[in-house]
Amino acid sequence: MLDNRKKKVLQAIVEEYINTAEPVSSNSLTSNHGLDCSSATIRNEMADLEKKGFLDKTHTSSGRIPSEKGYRYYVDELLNDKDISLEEIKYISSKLETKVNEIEDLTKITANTISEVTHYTTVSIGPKATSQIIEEIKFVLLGSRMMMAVILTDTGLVKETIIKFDEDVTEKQIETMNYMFNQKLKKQPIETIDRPLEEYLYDEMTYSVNVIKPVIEQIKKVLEEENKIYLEGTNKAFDLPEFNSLEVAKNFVNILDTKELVADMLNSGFAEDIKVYIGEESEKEQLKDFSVITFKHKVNGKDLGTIGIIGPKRMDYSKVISVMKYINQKLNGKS
Amino acid sequence: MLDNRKKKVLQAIVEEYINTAEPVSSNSLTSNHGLDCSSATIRNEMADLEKKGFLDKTHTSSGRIPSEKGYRYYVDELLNDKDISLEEIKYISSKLETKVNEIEDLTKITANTISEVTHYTTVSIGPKATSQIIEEIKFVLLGSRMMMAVILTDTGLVKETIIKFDEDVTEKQIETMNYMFNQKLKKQPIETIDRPLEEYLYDEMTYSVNVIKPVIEQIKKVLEEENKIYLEGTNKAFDLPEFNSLEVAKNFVNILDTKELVADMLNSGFAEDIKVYIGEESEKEQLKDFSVITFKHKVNGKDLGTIGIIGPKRMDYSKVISVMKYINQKLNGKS
DNA sequence: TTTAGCACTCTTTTGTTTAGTTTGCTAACT
DNA sequence: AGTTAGCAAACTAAACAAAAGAGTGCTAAA
Repeated sequence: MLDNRKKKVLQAIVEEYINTAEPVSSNSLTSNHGLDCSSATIRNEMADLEKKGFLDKTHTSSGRIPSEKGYRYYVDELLNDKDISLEEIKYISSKLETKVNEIEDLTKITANTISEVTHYTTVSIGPKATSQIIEEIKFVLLGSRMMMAVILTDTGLVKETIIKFDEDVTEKQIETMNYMFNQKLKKQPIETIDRPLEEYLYDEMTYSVNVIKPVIEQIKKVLEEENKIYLEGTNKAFDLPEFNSLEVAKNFVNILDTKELVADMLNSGFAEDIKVYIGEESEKEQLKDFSVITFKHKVNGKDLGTIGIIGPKRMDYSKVISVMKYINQKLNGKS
Repeated sequence: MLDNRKKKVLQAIVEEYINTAEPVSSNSLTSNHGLDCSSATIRNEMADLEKKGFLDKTHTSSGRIPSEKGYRYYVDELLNDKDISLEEIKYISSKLETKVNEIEDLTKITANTISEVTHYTTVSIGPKATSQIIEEIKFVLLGSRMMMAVILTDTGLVKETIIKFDEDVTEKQIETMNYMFNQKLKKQPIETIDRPLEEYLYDEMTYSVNVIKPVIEQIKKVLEEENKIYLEGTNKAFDLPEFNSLEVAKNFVNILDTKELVADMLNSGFAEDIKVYIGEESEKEQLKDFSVITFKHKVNGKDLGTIGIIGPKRMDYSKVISVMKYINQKLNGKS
């Protein structure tokens, strides 16, 4: 579709623009970038690339900036893996070796690591419980009208929730419930808790619906509820030149504040481990001037959560993707 | 110290500036505010108030803005309780009636309510566990090398933490530990877990230090660790005119990103329920252009966490404090 | 003690000029 | 046919100037 030189020109423009945030002139491309021709030739090529939709102008006599189509082509066809410096490798390794007790913390740490290395803001969310299998449920009575339910899933995710009762509950009752719930739910996918099962539990444990009902409700609630979203490096974005525009800065803060927006993207079903959304590709009005790269965080095939990097469309795709790939390797022991 | 008219003038200027964010001119005060004199007289008063340090000028021929001393005098001496509208009362009531299972959620909801009603950003933090008494500890074995410890304090705060072991652990061992820990820690302030106690536990449970040690460590850690800080309404701040300055916006984002800064203020020991820090009063460089109002969130004398409102020095102190007082009343049933 | 009046200060807005880029096009060149 | 030098035209950005407007401080009179 594009001949070799056009590719080179496009690549040079994208990379130059990513570095400088300034429209790229035909002149600036002659000096380096291995384009062995004059600025006039490049101008011709640029005019062509613009006609084909890969480049935009900010005004009639400005340099060119990549269009979304341009970025997309760059990401799909022109991306080179970027080397990760020794320092960065050391930093990443030490961070990933942090001992954690909860899976969610691992995702958080990874998100923080990516943010530190790439200097972009990251958004992370733990694995959704509903895609998992219940390994074990334990009930713990706390005082006389409160209980904690602890649920362990097969991926090692632990969810706990406090349940309050309107009447006193005995240790004995808790034990019976514990036994029944485990009988029915152990090794079952979480979706199992459906209407018939509920009725079964009501029937079997005749002593009090007042006790069983809140338990079922609360367990379902905690397993279905959206995970918390964690932000890392919010302030890093403000060092970027695009954030000199108040408009942009405001939008950004708004995006991060309305977590549903981001959660939506992180949760959206897709096959790839790493997925790039450039500007309007996200199909979210608020994100039209930003790019998002999502990263499914897995160890040995097990979903551990999703991390999103959010930055300007002029994001250093190469760097971000290289770091993600490196972390992926690290986590999965193929070093 | 200030005669009656000076007080009136100062109050008018503070309130006008809070409303408009524009320097207040002598002329604008003649029309309303019940100052029954000419602009020239007001000019004289303003010059006097400036000499006394209550007012500032942005330049020689501009109107006046309150100095920090001016705000402080206003807050200490001139504050009137503001009426809370019926709508607001309804809103607050409905929010506060939300049923929650965990105390921390209550603080979060209250913080969110304050943010919604006042249109300022709030920062909240749950009660620190170390000021409390352990009511009960329960251990739950999860799998064979993982356990969850659930700690209930006398204020109803529940803390839970996952503990991993390097060797297999039996239900029997967990039970023994559970018994021992409760023997020694029940009804004790959390500070009790000290060196001698640790040694005692090691001695009594001879089977394996590998098991007991991580338990003690993790329990201490979770009880001592800083609570999570929750932000509400970050984006609200960006509607304020002072946030048209990029400098200010950046600082603000930085403040919210470095949570220690805010946590520090929320945790700082002070007697009052409501405390106002105006600009440099906070003694934090980064906060010198902002005001913070902290609110100790209590029900029946029990500490439930602290909420901080952060906004420009030109904050609507009257509104914020009125809302806090109203919520305090509501929560403590003196309606 | 208060106030009207006025000169003076300073900001804000608007317009103008100037200098500097960069493009697009034409015509020449390889 | 592809490439390039050269140049006019388009446009931005910065600097400067002028004008308008708002507010004060001071003086002198009420």
